[in-house]
Amino acid sequence: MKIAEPTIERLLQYRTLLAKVMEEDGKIISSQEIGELLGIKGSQVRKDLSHFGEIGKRGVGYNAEQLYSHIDTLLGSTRIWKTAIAGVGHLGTALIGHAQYESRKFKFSVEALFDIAPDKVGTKISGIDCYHVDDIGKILAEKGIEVLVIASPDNAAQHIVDNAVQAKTLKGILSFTSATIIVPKDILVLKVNVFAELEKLFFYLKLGEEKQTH
Amino acid sequence: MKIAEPTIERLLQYRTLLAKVMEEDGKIISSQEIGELLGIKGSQVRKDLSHFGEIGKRGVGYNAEQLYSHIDTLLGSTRIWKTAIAGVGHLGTALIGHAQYESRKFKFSVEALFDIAPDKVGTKISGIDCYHVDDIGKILAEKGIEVLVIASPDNAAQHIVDNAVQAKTLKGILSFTSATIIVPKDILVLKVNVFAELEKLFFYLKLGEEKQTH
DNA sequence: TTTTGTGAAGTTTTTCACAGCG
DNA sequence: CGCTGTGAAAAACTTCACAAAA
Repeated sequence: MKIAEPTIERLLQYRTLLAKVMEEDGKIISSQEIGELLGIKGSQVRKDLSHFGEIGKRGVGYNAEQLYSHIDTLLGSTRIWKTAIAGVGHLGTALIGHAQYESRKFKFSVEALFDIAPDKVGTKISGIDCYHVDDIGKILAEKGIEVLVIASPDNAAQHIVDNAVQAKTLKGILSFTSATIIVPKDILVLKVNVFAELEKLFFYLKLGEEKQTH
Repeated sequence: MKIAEPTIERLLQYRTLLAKVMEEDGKIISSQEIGELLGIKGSQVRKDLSHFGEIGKRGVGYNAEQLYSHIDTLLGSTRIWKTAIAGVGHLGTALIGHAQYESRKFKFSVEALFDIAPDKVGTKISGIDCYHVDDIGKILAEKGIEVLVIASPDNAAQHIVDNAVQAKTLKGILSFTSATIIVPKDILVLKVNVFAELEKLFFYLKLGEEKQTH
């Protein structure tokens, strides 16, 4: 079953929403309601969910728990992914905190931290060992870590990556830097650029203002 | 001039890339090179840039500075956007730090912080006044703040928003929570869900593994 | 010769609209 | 009657391929 990328993105949104719906509200939800809460058309929601077969009840809607579990079976990890975080500044620390909270639900573990600050290297932070960035290739390999989250300054990113890819266990990178990083082509890289989102918001606000003045 | 959303997204990437190219490398760059560095086809890059008219030199490429300035004129803010951050945990603090660094380049200022912790409310953090979340409507209005960044726990998000929208100055929200927030329809909301990106990475890695075993 | 700029073709994604089921 | 599931139509987006400029 081949599922388009925009659909994947929305399924992740549906799952997050359903987790809340299950706690707070009833058991049944319609495509229309899901759509309204997320700013998506009902028809789009139904098309996305049609991948799971005839899972809704006509005239009624979808059973939230059943729907959640279908999405989770498709998207969810079947095993624990071992991850590491490079860069233990505020962002890195925020990630550790969230990760420890979220990791029960979503299956991943933070196995190692990396930094260059002497007061961090060699200590445990939130119970996780912090190593020097220069040892990243060795440690990732030793621990069999497959995913690296980069929360370092931009100008350190390529250096970190070059060392990290020495570990043949590494398969994916999530980067919070705005650096363009170069990796062997068998490694998957996703980027989150916080300030690009803020810029996008400003741009759309500006557009909106210009429209109003005409 | 109407520009499609995927194009906007890529233009932001080009701008980030060009800022680096201008520092480090030469003055001239081709659509092919831009594409390779960002994982985009050259023809796509050229189509995106064609919005600016005939700005490149055939047989040569684009002048990096000129190109940067064209993109920045289109996307960049024409004035300083006043912003506030709700939630001064690690994530909020990371944002303040970046914001103070980035705000010189991109035109915005952080005018106020909001939290509920007694040891934060009433103090200055990195030189910015921190107020109680319950006063957010009043303070945003007083200071004429137009953009709110939410870095609070999920379950506080709707409460914050409900108060914040009392300020008629508020135009846009950037949320780092995974909460589905409900706002008046004249307020623009963008969301960044860090863990959704991580999940997406895991999903694609899983897909890749399944493909290999067949 | 190299690389742009761009119509036209191709592909992907969204929306429509309605039959069909509970 | 209300809401799903889904082909078919429409819209949006990307890629091709090549003439034209430097």
